[in-house]
Amino acid sequence: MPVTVLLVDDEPLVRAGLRAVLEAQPDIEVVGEAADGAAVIPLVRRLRPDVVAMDVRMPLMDGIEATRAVLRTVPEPPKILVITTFENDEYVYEALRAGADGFLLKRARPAEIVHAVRLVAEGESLLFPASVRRLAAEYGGEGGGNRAARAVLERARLTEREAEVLRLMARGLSNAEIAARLLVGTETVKSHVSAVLAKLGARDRTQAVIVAYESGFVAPG
Amino acid sequence: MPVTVLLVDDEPLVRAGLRAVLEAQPDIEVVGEAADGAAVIPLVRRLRPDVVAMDVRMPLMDGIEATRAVLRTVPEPPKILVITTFENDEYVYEALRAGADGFLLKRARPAEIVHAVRLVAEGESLLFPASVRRLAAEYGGEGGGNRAARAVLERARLTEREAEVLRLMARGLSNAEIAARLLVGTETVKSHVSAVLAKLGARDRTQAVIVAYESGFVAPG
DNA sequence: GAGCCTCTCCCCCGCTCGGGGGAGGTCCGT
DNA sequence: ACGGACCTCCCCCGAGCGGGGGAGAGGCTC
Repeated sequence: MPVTVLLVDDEPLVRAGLRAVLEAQPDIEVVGEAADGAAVIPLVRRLRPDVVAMDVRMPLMDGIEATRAVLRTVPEPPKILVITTFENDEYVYEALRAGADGFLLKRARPAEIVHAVRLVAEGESLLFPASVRRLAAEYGGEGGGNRAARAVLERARLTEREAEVLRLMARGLSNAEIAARLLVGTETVKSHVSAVLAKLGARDRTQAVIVAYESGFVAPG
Repeated sequence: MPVTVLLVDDEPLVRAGLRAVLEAQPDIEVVGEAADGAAVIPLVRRLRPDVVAMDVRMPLMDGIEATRAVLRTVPEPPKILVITTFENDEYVYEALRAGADGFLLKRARPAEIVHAVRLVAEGESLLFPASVRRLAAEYGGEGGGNRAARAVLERARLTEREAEVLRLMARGLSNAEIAARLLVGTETVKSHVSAVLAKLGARDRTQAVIVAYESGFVAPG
C-alpha cells in the first residue's frame, strides 16, 4: 500500500509543487491539502495520512502549534515532516522539539523530498546536515557533541558495515580506497555509502562526514 | 627556474617511478638519486636541491635520521618531503617532528605527488588528511583540536574568501549553493575550492572538511 | 519453510567535482 | 608606474560520485 500524505502549506504553489513531485511516485499518494494549521486536525482524523508535510510559517496556526496539536489529540498520529524556506528558521527546531520527525527545505531537489517522505513514513527521522550545526547552537550547548546530529545518527540505525564505511569516509577515503581496505568491490562500497547517505539524510559524503563529526561518531582531535 | 628534486629511496623501482612522474613536469627537475639516507648529505651539499623526496624506511640510515642530519648540518637546507608506503607508519610523525615539511604516500596519484613537491618547494607544509587523525593521537593529546591539522591550516594561509568558502564547505554546501550564498558564479567558487584543496593538501572537499574539523577551524557541537 | 535483514555485486545514467589551463579586473605597497 | 596578491570568470575534460533500479547468498527469527 502506498504512503499517504497530507500537504499543509498556505501557498497553493508550494502545495501544487509538492503534489506534482510526490504523485510522480507510484508508492506515494497525496490524500489531501490544507492551507493552514488550523484545518489540519479534522483532516488528519478523517484521512489518516501516514505523513503530514507541514509548513512552519502559516497565517492562523503555524506548523509548531499544529504539530503539537496533532500529536496531542490524535491517537496513532501521522509522521510530521516540517517544511521551511529558510534553513536558519528558528521555528524549525521548535517544531522538532514539538515532536516533528524531520524537516525539509523547500528548495530541496525533488528526489530529496520524495526520499524524506519515504524515510519519515518508515519511521526514520531525518535532518539535513546543512542545518544540523545551526540546530546545535540552539538545542542547548552544554555537553560535547551535537544533540541533533546525535539524534540523526542514533535513529539512522546504521548496520555494522555501514558504520565501518562511514568511519572510513570520515577519514577521507574514496570509495575505491574503502573497497581496498575492506576487501570488497567498489560496487559494494557504493551500496553501503548510498545506504549511509539515505539513512543520515545526507546528500553527499561530505554531509555524511559532517554528521559523523557533529554527532561525535568520529572524534575530532 | 624549475624546482630541483633529489630522490632518496632504497627501491630503484620507486625512484624510477618518481622520476618519471616528476620529470613529466616542465617545472620540475630531478637532479639526483640516492639509495640510502647515508648518502644524502654530500649529495644535498653538492646538488643543493629545492626538495628532497625521502623514503622513511631505508637500510643504513632511515629517513628520520637523514632528515635530522640534513637540517642540522646543511645551511639553508632543502625542503624534506617524506615518502612512505603505509599511512600508519609511526616513522612518519617522527620524521615530521624531525623537521620534515610534509609527507606523501607512495600510492598517491601522480598528480598528488607532483602537487606535493610543488607545495613543499613553495614553502607550504602539507599532510594528507587521511593521516592527520593518526598523527593527532601521537602528537600529544592534551589540548583540544589536532595540532597537525592546525599546523596544516595555519601554514595554508587561506585568503579571506577561501576561508569563507571552506566554512561553507564544512556546512555541507555544494559549489552551486556556495555560489548562490556568496553571490558569485559557480566557476569562481570552483576556483576558491581548488585553491583550498591545494593549500590544505586535500584531494577532495571531504578531506578539506575533515581538516577543518580536525584543526578546530569549524567547531563541532 | 517463509520472511526478513545484511552483505555482496551488477547495470545504466547524469551530474558534480576537481585538474589544468587562461584571463581580466581591483587594490595595495613599493 | 609597476609587480603582486586577490577575486572574479571562462574553457575543456575525465573521473568519481550518487540515484535508481535489480539480484543472489547467507543468517536470523518466527
